[in-house]
Amino acid sequence: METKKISKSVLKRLPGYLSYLKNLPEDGVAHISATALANALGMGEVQVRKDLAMVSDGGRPKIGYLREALIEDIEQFLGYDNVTDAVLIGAGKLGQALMAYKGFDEYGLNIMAAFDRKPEMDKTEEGKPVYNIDKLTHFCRTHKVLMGIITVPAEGAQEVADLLIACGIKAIWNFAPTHLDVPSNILVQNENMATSLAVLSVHLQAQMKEEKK
Amino acid sequence: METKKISKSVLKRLPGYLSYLKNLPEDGVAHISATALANALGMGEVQVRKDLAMVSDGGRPKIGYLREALIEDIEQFLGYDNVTDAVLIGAGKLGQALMAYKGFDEYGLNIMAAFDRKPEMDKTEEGKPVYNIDKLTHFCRTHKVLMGIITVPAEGAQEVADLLIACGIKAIWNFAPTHLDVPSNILVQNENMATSLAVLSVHLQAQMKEEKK
DNA sequence: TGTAAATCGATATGCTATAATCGATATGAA
DNA sequence: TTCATATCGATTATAGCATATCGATTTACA
Repeated sequence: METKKISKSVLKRLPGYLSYLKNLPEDGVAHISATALANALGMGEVQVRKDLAMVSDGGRPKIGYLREALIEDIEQFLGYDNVTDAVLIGAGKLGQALMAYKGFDEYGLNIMAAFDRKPEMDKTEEGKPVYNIDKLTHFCRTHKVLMGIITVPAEGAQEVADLLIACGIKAIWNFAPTHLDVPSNILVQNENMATSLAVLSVHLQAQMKEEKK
Repeated sequence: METKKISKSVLKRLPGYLSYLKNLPEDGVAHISATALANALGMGEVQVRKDLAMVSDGGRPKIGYLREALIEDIEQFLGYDNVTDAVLIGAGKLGQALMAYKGFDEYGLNIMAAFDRKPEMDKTEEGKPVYNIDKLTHFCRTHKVLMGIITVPAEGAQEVADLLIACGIKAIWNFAPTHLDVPSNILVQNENMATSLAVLSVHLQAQMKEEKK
């Protein structure tokens, strides 16, 4: 098996390494050690090494990893080397912000078009088309889209999810702050800001109490 | 310590319960059992019960929890009952989307103002002020702001973080896809879309392979 | 009033992730 | 050529978390 089962936690750390590696000066050193990576990102040295071992085998003692090869390995593992097409539903502020974000190219993500119940425009500022929601099914089927991005209010999210699944979508990136009920073969990745806020809020509370003492 | 140590995983699940409870019809049943919650959210029954036991003690056999009391307990635990002031740096598309999001009130978060290197407007559409970045220090000090939200491009993020910390900020919500180096008493919560994308991308890859067989 | 059903809380088990340790290997300097 | 050092990879240990099981409690219904 080429792909040993990889844990989700490892998976989530890989983009961090990748981003750091890519931002290293081109003309700098060609090699980088797991130790150096760990220090730069403030992580445990062993963990970094173990993570890298999952996706690459180019590590050499005393030298480290060849930077370019490592980048390539991670990108290939993450599937960033071939493009994934996606549709976005909900052309509100958040939806537009995502459409406008140029960084997604790097991750092999191509948001082909946006859909909305009441489109306020024909095209986004970037020139991507905005269609009425009733065009969604036809569009997904003809373009064989596999990923849907939900940026509608919580009330409409489940409905949109059902629609997407009916269109053959396999993965959903959900920005609506609500739980989605889906079949087990569909992956829902929740980008729930509420969870992050909870962590921050509790930390601040603890901090305040600490200071009072 | 004041409260029993709570794990981050539990913390991240609490907003889910809260949101579900709040969206329950007002005139519906006044009580809800941990079992019912678990089924609705597709989670383990025991886990839900354990989580709820951390923040509340109103569970009664055969009846469950009193809905309103439970909501109150969770909100209090998460600190949503008293407002946290925050500043946002980077008034681009994403920044504006966050400023426009009305849901934050529910979480006790109040984004007081936005700051930008080159403000393109005096006020956001919602009437919140947008200042030049050099006003940041004075603003944070006078208003005793504790939270900063970073929505600038990756290149400028570290600089902004340093600035925020110098102003007395204790928690940072980082939307820039980069690692921030901060003192240990400062909490950085990364809202990194790249990690979510990685999970989705790998899932899709696996799915494709599966289908080929 | 008594019994059955349902739910809670606590304890115990298993699993996964993280951290620590140890040996192996390649490089560079003596 | 040899030895010291830095780094990798593997193995083992620890800890945290999720899941399963059990008894206790309370309500509903006969």
